[in-house]
Amino acid sequence: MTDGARIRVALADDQELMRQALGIMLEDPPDLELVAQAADGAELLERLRAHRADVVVMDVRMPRMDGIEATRRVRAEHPGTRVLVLTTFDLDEVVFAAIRAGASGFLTKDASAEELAAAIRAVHAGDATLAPRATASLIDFVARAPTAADAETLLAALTARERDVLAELVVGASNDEIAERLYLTGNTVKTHVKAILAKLGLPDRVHVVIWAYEHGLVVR
Amino acid sequence: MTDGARIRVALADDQELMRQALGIMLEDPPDLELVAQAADGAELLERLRAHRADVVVMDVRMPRMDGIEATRRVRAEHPGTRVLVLTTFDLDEVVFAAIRAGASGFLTKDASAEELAAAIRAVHAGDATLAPRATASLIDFVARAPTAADAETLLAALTARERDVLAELVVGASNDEIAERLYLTGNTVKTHVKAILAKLGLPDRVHVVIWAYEHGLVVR
DNA sequence: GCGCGCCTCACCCGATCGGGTGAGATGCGA
DNA sequence: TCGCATCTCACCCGATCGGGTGAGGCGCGC
Repeated sequence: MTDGARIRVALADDQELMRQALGIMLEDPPDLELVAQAADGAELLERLRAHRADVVVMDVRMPRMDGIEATRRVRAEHPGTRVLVLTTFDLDEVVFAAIRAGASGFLTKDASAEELAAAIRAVHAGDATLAPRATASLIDFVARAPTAADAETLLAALTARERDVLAELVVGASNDEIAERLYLTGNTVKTHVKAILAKLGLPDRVHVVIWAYEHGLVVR
Repeated sequence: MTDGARIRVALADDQELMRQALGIMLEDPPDLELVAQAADGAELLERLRAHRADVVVMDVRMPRMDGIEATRRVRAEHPGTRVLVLTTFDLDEVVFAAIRAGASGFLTKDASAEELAAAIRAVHAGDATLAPRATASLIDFVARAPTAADAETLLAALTARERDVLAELVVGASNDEIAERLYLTGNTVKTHVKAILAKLGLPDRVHVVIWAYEHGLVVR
């Protein structure tokens, strides 16, 4: 479906039984191929050096090196290898930590063979799969993130030049720096800054920065 | 599984054929009950007043009132009703817009009856389901968001009192305001501020605010 | 007991900032 | 053509800020 070749899968789980169960799950699908197994993160990294994998199915809780750290290392050493994290419970902290470490997917261990295979294929295709509860957390996170749209009404009150100055203010430029960058005199900059503060109803440039971040004007 | 009673589902899609197809998909599962149908957002809102629904399965593209706006209204008028958004393509903008409007889930129209039912159950249970591509977008978004952990090394260099002052700086407090809130003299505050600037290697309080936001110290 | 880090406060100084006021040039639309 | 908004710049003033230096009190560990 993706590129003709079989998807090379590596397993990392400290429980022998779980590895066996996962291995069996991966036997049927003809497009999947189990190329490596490991009982912890350190072992996994070692195995991956000999057997490149497209997707690593990784348990979070493992001795020596846990799944989060292992995910980070895998992503650093093998940028092309995607990581699908497996856990017993889909706790928020673990999900976020795994995502930040570079995981592409997240599945609970009660997933069926079909779900696992589908998740591996999705992750390999550059998509992603998350356990329902984890998905809910992410959605909540995204929904909370503000949009630039919220500030647009106030922003519309500013003139073009004032918006230029605002952009400089937001990155922490002093009046002199703004003057230099926009080819203006310090006096002119001050005029614009004063206008901005008045129009936005803010007391000083510090609050302009806060306002900008709070309203999502800054992307980070 | 959730509360014994059947999950009341409402459908909103302008394509008659699609509504029929979805309706048929919902016939089999014994825990789902189709209580209302609508061809656009406005009609949906009207129907929901008579027939409360637990989950609304909503198309994005509809005449009169699109799915995004309809989602917003539904969430405003019926906070207990969850929205599962359906589209033909899982475009990023639509996903984010829908999430911001309050949608709990996101599915492409090529989903199977089982996937649809599972998604409805997940959404009703307070969880969520996303199309794989959409999930990937969200994960990317979350992964990009910085963590407080990034700043912890620098933050560790600050003394307890300096962290108190830092917290005030970040919300835009002037030295006098900080002094008042922390029961200090202006001179003491200045001492702390100077120490903070020196330790963080920043030129002024404006950059402290920027630094805090960039490192995710502020939650928003 | 002595040193060391922390918290507290003080004074001085120069730089920067924000507020107030005014004004010339330009361009756009009524 | 006559406003009107915008952009530009100027000067003044008081407030605030950041840097430098010093110092007393307190608690903790060596």
